[in-house]
Amino acid sequence: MAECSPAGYAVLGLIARHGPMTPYELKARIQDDIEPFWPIPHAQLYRIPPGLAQAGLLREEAETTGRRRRIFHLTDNGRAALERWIAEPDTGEPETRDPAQVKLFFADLGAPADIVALATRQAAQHRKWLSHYESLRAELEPSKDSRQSARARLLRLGVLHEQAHVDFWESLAADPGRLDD
Amino acid sequence: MAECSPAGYAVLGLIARHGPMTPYELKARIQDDIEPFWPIPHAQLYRIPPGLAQAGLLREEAETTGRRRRIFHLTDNGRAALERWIAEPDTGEPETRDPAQVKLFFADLGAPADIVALATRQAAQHRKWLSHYESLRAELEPSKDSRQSARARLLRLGVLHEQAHVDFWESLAADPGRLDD
DNA sequence: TTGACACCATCCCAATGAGACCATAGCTTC
DNA sequence: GAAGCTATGGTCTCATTGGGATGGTGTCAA
Repeated sequence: MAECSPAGYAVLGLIARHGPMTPYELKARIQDDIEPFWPIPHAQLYRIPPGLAQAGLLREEAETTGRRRRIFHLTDNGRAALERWIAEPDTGEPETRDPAQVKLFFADLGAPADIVALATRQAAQHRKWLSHYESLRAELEPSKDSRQSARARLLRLGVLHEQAHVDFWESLAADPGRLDD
Repeated sequence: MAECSPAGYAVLGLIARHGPMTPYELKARIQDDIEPFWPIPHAQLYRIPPGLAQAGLLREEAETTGRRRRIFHLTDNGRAALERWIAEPDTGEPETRDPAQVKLFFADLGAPADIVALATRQAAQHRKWLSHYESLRAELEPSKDSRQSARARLLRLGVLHEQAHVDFWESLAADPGRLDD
């Protein structure tokens, strides 16, 4: 039933949206758009598309001359699989890996001042991401273009997410003893 | 400089806090406490402690009789490494993998109704986590115990995080066209 | 023409994820 | 007290992954 991983569908989706692409182009697009909620190491982008081609969801067209890039096209099967996946509201559980939270969890085993230092650093870090998302959002033209609206929605979530973290770490830095709301 | 991964420090930290442990006990503790911000598959807990023992941060004491469990103790080196790590405010970047966000990003390639279905499902899911964290938090005795306060802080962040997601997905379910705040 | 650099792709190997599998202990039931 | 069940505890395997190292190709400027 699960025809491929979210990473696979991300590849299908990018090609569906922007047309045939090489792994290298995929890399650039993913870094911009998808990284924040589904990181994909670059080497995977030379493994996933051939796999999807095997499965008949993409078609590979290799240049024979010069640089011999491998360009991947969406097939009808690929588009169908992508649409089936989008229509399925059940998804896997989200996963988070945040070294700062691990550290905070064990902070009582260290010096009390360590918490303030950690929280200050984290607050700054998340504020940076927050303003990054906000400026990306500001750049977005307020068109009714449905492609733009996908990005806009995710940016809104990114802002909410970073805002929550900024609030948390800032309040922790300001008053490390406090535990209530 | 980086003596081991956050997973390694989580193992050191749990043993520092609760005393010598077998991999099996580690598994139980991690599922309860650490899973939400740093998942560790169970097989890793039979690989990481021996590795730390190699590095001199743990000491292994194998039962010779019956069940022959492997009990790992913290060494002085281990405690020192743990404290150094806690005192270091720089951490790696957090990573998120959320299939629902990938799906939402490509939702414009499917039917408009798919968004509502996805958002409704996600809102319910995150509301579940939210109330889970809130009830765990309610159970916590309001002691000044520093061990409890570590848990309390992380639960507060969990609540904020889930709240942000609930807000996002609920507003999306209610009005999929809206893009502003 | 010769660097220098950005572009593009592949390789490799250790680490990982996930699940199947195995073994022991203690409890129940007869 | 034997047989069987279930919870406990641990190990193995194998495909997949992460991510750094490497090695080509086109292009532009000096």
